[in-house]
Amino acid sequence: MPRSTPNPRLADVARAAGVSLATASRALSEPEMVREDTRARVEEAAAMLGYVPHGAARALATSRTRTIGAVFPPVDNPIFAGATHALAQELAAAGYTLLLASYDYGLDEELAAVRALVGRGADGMVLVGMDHRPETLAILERAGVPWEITWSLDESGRQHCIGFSHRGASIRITQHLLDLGHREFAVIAGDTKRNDRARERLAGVKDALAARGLKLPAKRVVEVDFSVANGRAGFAKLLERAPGFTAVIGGNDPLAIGALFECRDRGIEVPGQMSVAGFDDIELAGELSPGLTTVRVPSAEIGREAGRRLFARLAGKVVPTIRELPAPLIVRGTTGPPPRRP
Amino acid sequence: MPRSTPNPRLADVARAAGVSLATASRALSEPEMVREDTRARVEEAAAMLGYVPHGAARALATSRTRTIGAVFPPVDNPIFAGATHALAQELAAAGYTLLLASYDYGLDEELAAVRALVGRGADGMVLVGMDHRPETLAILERAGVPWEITWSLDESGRQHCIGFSHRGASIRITQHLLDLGHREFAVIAGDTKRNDRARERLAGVKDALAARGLKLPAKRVVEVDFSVANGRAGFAKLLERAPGFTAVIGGNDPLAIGALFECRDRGIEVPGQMSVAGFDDIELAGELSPGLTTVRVPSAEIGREAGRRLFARLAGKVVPTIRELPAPLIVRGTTGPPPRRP
DNA sequence: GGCTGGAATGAAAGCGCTTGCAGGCAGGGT
DNA sequence: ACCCTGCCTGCAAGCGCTTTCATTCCAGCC
Repeated sequence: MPRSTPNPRLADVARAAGVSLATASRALSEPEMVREDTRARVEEAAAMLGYVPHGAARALATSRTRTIGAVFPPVDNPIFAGATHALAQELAAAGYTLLLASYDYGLDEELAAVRALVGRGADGMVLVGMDHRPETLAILERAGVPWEITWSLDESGRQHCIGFSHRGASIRITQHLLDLGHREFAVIAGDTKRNDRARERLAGVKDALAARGLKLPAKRVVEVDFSVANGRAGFAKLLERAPGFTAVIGGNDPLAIGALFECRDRGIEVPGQMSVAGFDDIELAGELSPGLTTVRVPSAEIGREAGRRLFARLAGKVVPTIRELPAPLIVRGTTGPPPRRP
Repeated sequence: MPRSTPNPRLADVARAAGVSLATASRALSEPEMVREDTRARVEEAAAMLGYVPHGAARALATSRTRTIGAVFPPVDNPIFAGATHALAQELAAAGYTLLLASYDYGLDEELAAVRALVGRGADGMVLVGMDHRPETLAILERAGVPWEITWSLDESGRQHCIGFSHRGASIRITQHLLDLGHREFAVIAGDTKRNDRARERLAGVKDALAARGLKLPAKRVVEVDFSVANGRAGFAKLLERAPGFTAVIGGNDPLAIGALFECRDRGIEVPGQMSVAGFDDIELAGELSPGLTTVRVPSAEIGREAGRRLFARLAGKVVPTIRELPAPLIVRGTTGPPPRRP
């Protein structure tokens, strides 16, 4: 259908208020440059006509879109939903809008998404993790778009990032199990090829064990995509392939919960016969009984803070390159001392 | 830092290819209008220079942004993550981008988000549910932006929508419990004031009971925000306020799972003493043992289909106003016949 | 009352792209 | 050979806004 009234343009507002285009523009975008009464007249006219500024025109004139792009992997899903939401809220509060893209199948898809978002004029960009095509970063660099790495930390200090040390958190959780007396470990890891967080988490376990002179045999590690079902299957496979471990660490909470369920179904007592730990602290972790020992990941804060840092940088402020957030170990009931005789 | 090379513009590409601006434009956007060899030359030049079209300029000239807006409530979160992802993927495949906003505190926030997205030039809009400020729809109408209602169905047939009948699904689940022999029901509902899906789900239970001449006493209904913790608390409250029911229906899966956990902690056997049913079929529902009886909500398909319908309408095609998707009852182990003597 | 200077306003030039229109050129019919 | 028909290509006019620069206005002062 043809619109009865085409959307009013700034020129219409100016005419209605009896001022020039330039004045109307200033009245709306730089109020302090305009005399009080004319500003009021313009605002009134705008309200009356239901004027909505034309974003593309403004973007063309200012080369700013007031838009931030974000490219998320969906794989380890629920935890990203919170970050996305927090980011969107933070942006909205500052008059910005979120351009969101997500990728399923790896870094080329991410590259394409970044290209599209830069083309759409994103003023800043939020990426997840440290694994990216060099070209992806080159595009951002060239376009002069500041970006923030989230979740992971760039230890080299070259890129702006906000997150926490996955390796460090993983070491803490392993330490906790070592302190309880465990010596035989197994890990249900995420996809370490496509996911640096999963990689670092696994590495953290190995590091902590190595520090006590212990090793994690390859047989005691399975690598699967994040899901409860895969947690179950992974645990079953470990049990079959290399039984005798007394503690299993999941690459994230759904995997750990899968392992937990598998224990329950097989009559393996937790934590009496088997300790189980996760990573992320999703809501469910605290509601199980016994509750799942895990690491609390500050996902909402990562989203919020990524937005704030980007704003600050766009405003020309200098922010510390690395922002590390706490990721505390949450000890609950699924971890305890190993059984006397395994 | 000053960019060493400013981003190339179409004029640079044209010059490099030895053609006019107009031809370069057509070579990239309407290949069939241009001779094969010139097109090749232009493409080569574009690739060489790393040309990225300037979205705002294009949008200004065409009054199309190739962007779709979506405004989601985060409340019942995990289920929306899937839909968002599917929508983003669908859009990306068609060269579109997702402008995402989410709201926490009700419809005025949604209105502001829609205003912002329309200002950013969204070509189409995805909304959730039937509850909106009249002004929200008026803005879309006026701007000529087609929108799709998702999750709910507009029975009046006035608005384009894709989803399923929450009431119908809720009736089926109640029916199933009635058929098993249950007569005393309780419901842990979502927030019916701010959420038409929660409202319809509750209404469905009442309808199904009424059809058999049964009533759902007010004491047997608690209303809470969606979460596992609230499921636990809600169930505890029901037990205290009006015990004697043999089946409890959760407004969504997390609520039902909360009830389930509470049963387990209190030593109430499921389904021996208490049947529990949910709504959504999140991954966990199928991994519990016994598995949770629930309704499978096609959330990814809703996201995908919303995108497709919008594309079709933008291309001038006519699509059926209402698209209803199946939401099958998934019977698992948490529902069974009521105990002989409650 | 004329002058000065700062504040408020207006005129107009873009921002980078698309697209209607007109011109150029090759090939076919006569 | 000449004209006409189509197909490609180029010119130039916007799309709706911001922003520089020039102009006008007004208050205050000598």
